Amino acid sequence: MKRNTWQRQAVREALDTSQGFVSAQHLYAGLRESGSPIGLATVYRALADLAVEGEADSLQSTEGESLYRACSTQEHHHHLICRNCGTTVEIEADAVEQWAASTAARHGFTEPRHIVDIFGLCAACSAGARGA
Amino acid sequence: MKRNTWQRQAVREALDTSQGFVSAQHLYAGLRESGSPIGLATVYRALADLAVEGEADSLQSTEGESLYRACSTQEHHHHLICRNCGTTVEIEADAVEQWAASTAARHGFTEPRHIVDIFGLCAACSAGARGA
DNA sequence: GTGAGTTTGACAATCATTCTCAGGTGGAAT
DNA sequence: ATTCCACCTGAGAATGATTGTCAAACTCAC
Repeated sequence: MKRNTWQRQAVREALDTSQGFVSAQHLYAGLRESGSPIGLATVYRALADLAVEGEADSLQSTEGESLYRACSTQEHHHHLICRNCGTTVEIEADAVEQWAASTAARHGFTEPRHIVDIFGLCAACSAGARGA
Repeated sequence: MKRNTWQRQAVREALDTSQGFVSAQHLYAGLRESGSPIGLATVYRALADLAVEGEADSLQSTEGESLYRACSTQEHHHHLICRNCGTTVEIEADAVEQWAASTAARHGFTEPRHIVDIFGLCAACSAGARGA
């Protein structure tokens, strides 16, 4: 059975506390800074578990890191991510779901899954970029 | 200026010859097998160049590898990929482009870019899976 | 409280990718 | 055709994220 350790709790809370997607390394660094003696391997394991259980979403950064995020809903959804500050908005996209399903079917593909994410500059960062 | 070496040509041809997305490692292995003395670092450099110049598309596999593919069009498009055999179909998605742009705008995001790919089982692999 | 099985953590191992740098080479000028 | 040199290549080292190992610590059911 799955045990409930303070390490897992710590990872869960750290994820909840961060506003956008974070890397395992970053999360680990943050936990260590706040005094936790948690191990790196444990953070990786906890994140992988959370992702499997549906408590966290994950995506691949362009630099080859895996990024994680605690999402408010476990339902299928997508993300709108600020590539400057990391702020993330959860978005629904029924239209896209249907488009994906029908496109796959039209080409004879079955069991379609899809990756759909939008990266941009959030309102605040857009303003900042204009000023800077 | 950009030089025209046989190594670059070899990478380009290897890319053209493969039907789906391939990893740099896989491409390198194939080239070596066919007798080419090309170096690994060179393959990485060539692929990175091709991607920048728009001659190749790239995406991140879930295992943290970068995958590359020579596409028939340099226009913006997306992919429908068989997760069993790697066969890839290029697809257009004006509807999705517009959805992405308007969704980003609605949340105050600017300069939207997006990642949209569909993974499934192609007709052949679907049939195979049923049989197996 | 006890025992059995899970989880943890320090560190080694792995894997893709990038860096380094000495030697090779394309191609413009001659 | 020859020369020249900035760019390219290749072998191996270096990097950085992630995973594996295994003994010790811990959780939970009883």
